[in-house]
Amino acid sequence: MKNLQIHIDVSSKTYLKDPNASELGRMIVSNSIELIDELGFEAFTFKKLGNKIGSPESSIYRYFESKHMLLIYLTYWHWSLIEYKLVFAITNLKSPKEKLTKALEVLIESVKEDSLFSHINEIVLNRVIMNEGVKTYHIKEVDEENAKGYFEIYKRVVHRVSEMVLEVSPTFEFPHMLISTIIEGAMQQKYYAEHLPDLTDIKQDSHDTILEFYSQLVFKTIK
Amino acid sequence: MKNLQIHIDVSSKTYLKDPNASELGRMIVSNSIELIDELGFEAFTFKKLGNKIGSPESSIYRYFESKHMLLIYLTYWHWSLIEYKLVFAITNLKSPKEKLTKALEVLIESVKEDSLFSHINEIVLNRVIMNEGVKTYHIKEVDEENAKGYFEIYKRVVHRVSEMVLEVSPTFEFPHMLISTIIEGAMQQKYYAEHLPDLTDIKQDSHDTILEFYSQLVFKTIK
DNA sequence: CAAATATGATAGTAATACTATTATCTTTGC
DNA sequence: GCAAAGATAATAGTATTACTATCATATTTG
Repeated sequence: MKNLQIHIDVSSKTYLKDPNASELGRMIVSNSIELIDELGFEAFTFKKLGNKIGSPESSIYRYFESKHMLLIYLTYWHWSLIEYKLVFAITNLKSPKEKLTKALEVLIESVKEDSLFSHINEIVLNRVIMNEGVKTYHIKEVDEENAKGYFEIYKRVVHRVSEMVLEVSPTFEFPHMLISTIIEGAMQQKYYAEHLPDLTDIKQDSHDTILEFYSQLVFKTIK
Repeated sequence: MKNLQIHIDVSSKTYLKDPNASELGRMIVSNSIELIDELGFEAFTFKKLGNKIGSPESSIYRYFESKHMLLIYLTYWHWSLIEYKLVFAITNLKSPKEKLTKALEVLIESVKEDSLFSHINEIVLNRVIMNEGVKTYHIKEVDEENAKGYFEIYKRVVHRVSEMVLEVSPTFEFPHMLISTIIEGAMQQKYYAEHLPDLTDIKQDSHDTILEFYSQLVFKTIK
């Protein structure tokens, strides 16, 4: 998947002006990922981002309505990439079990190298989503934002993999519940492994354990 | 469990002055739950809480260092109650399977009535923890706050139920991972059922489905 | 009843999350 | 090649937030 010039599509509802269409826009996005990673989302401000890239905060506001919408944009980008990887990973596979196994790998395995087809550092973005992702929807305005379609891509990813579950086990009643549980669960366990190790059973930062655990969990549950 | 005068213990590290020891303190706590529920944690401020209870914000700051610490206090209280219910629910049960089944009920079932042994509305608090709970630890300062012991009670709950898993299945390798997955998973699914139904398979707000799903998941996984 | 403690009333501050205005700089369309 | 359009920079301003500080007045307690 190296150096492919594919395009990661983000809904235009998430931005005021397409940040992918200008140098400044791309600087805003790539530097925001680094800065959120460095400071955490709460301490991250457009002013600090402006300083980092040498532009006034008012310029950033022309691209994104708020730092919350920037996070929505980043999350959208992330899941859009995951969807792409998902489709890529299962092409030519026939066996439903094999497909699901591959899909779980894409969902759960940590990003270890950058695909290099954009200005976005996928490894850092991955960490940002793991740390801050829940803040996109744990807000008072969820329902309105959901209605605006901000979470469509995430739903689509969950739905896609749920379909694979049904291919393996057509009578299984709760595929969406299972898949959303393991996606969030896997991210959470990675976070716990780093910060709250008592809540997990992972020695070191062996993320392979997480994949193994959730793969077994899925296949045992749908049997 | 009605009208028992049990005491829910919250670590004194979470507050500056024990809010349970004065009328004002109890007003701060009970009204904060209502106000966070009403406004969401981001829009909730000590100033607004002060207005609600007719006290200046400076008085509230004498009890809690910040609104973040207040949320830590509330979370601590919540898990402290869960731990109590857990112990209560399994006393006199002999069969490990029965114990685990009961424990899962306590962890997953929604609070439908108040135990009435405090000024705290458990139903509303439950909703607040479901909506805002992740914000206690999804912060840049997790490691320091963890070192200070703010999350001890949650870890203890996870550990307790993990022990029950091991009683049923002594060779199971990942009890903590499994239990923390299902605790957070269950809360998340309730949230999804209300706000992002495409991510779940629950018709209406049948929370029984969630209990059933996770109970099956646990027993199938540890077999 | 004095001393200690808790609360109220009020003021102040740096930072946040924006909005607004005007000037300059860069494209592009003809 | 140049004017018009559009993007960016520079700067200022605002309400709110998340506190801290001070002092007066209650209330409790030893």
